[in-house]
Amino acid sequence: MSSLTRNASFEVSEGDHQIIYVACGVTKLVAHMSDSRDQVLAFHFVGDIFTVPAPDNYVYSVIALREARLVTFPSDDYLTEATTEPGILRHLLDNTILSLRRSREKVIALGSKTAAERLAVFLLNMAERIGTERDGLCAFDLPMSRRDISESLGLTIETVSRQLTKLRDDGVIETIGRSKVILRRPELLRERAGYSTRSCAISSS
Amino acid sequence: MSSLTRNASFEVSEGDHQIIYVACGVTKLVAHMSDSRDQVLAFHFVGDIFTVPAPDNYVYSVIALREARLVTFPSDDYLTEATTEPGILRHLLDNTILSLRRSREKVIALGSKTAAERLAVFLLNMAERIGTERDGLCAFDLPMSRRDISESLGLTIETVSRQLTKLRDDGVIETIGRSKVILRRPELLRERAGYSTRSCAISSS
DNA sequence: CGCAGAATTGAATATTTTCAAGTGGTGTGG
DNA sequence: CCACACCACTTGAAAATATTCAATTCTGCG
Repeated sequence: MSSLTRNASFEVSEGDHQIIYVACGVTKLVAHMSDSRDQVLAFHFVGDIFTVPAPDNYVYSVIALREARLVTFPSDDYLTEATTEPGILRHLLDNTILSLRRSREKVIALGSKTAAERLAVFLLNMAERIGTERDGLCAFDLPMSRRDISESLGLTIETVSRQLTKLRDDGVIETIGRSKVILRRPELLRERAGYSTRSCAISSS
Repeated sequence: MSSLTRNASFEVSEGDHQIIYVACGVTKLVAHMSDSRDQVLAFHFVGDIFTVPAPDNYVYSVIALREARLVTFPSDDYLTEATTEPGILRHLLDNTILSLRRSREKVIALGSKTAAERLAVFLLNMAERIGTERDGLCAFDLPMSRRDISESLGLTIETVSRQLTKLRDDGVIETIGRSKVILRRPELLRERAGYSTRSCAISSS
């Protein structure tokens, strides 16, 4: 169990990949290419379980967006032990499949969506993960900066800012201060997300 | 066990995601957004095991690039049974973690690399997966079309073509016909891939 | 209240896409 | 075995989207 203050990073040393459980807080998983070239692979919230790769062609780190508490296991040790515990193994597999599905959705977004579509997808994902009802509308506090968002979406902070401005001007979202977001017209957001037309998505939750 | 002729697709019906084993051939895993907007999520070769998501915001399908034989399991059925077999579960977990690592590398490429860097990464990956030695150099036959490559890298076929031409003109690669590639200067390719400078990559294989 | 960093806005630039035309490989039929 | 035709690929020029650079405004915090 390790504690991370805001912006503190947990760098994965050489050797094996790690399994992380977010006991408290919000984190980003970052791949480091060079100074000033980082890619955010995922944001993680309380209760999330995920794996951090061992260094390969990139260096990975987990960075706290606010105060966070993490439980970390060196993966191999853990797995060897868990092999005798099918329940734990199964749980880990389910979480890995979830991470994979999210990673693939990110590939789709970064590979074939415009800036506007990426922002729409991002906001819908955040709504799903940390949104709460407020006057019959979905609202949330973005725990990450514009830079984090841009590094997650493969855009610049300027482009992110311009797209948010556009969404606000079009009455799709409302923003309060730097981080509060209210989805005024979620159906428009969904239209702008560029999802498959023959989609079978189940909204709800 | 199902057989797929070239370009035949295995569409995942509603319900649960599938586990696929490639017994023979080469396939691409495609996310379908709309007519003429597809994203290739991964290429799979003989012996690969991977999961195909159930339809969500997109429709997924497995398409054979040449004659292929696949073994498919509806995931839930299989997992319920496998829960009593830690070895199988562990094997599946390892494969899913591998898929996740590759998917994340793709996110890095699509999120923060130029067209030139993406092509370099792509060629290095192909070399690693299907490359064979030939006169002391690494060579391989690309089993996919330029369109497949472009849809995998989030570029247009024209950009892919131009980048390959540039690599050829610069003496980094040699091409024979439409599909044969020889890596003349793999070290240059690695430089152009934009990997982390403090990389700990182990080449070999 | 004022400051410092974050975010926004604007204009110029760059990379990639789009559209259009041309070339060449591969496979077929004579 | 060669000629031909089709389709994949290549190449070029114009257009679009996003980036870069620069200046300004906002916001949260001391």
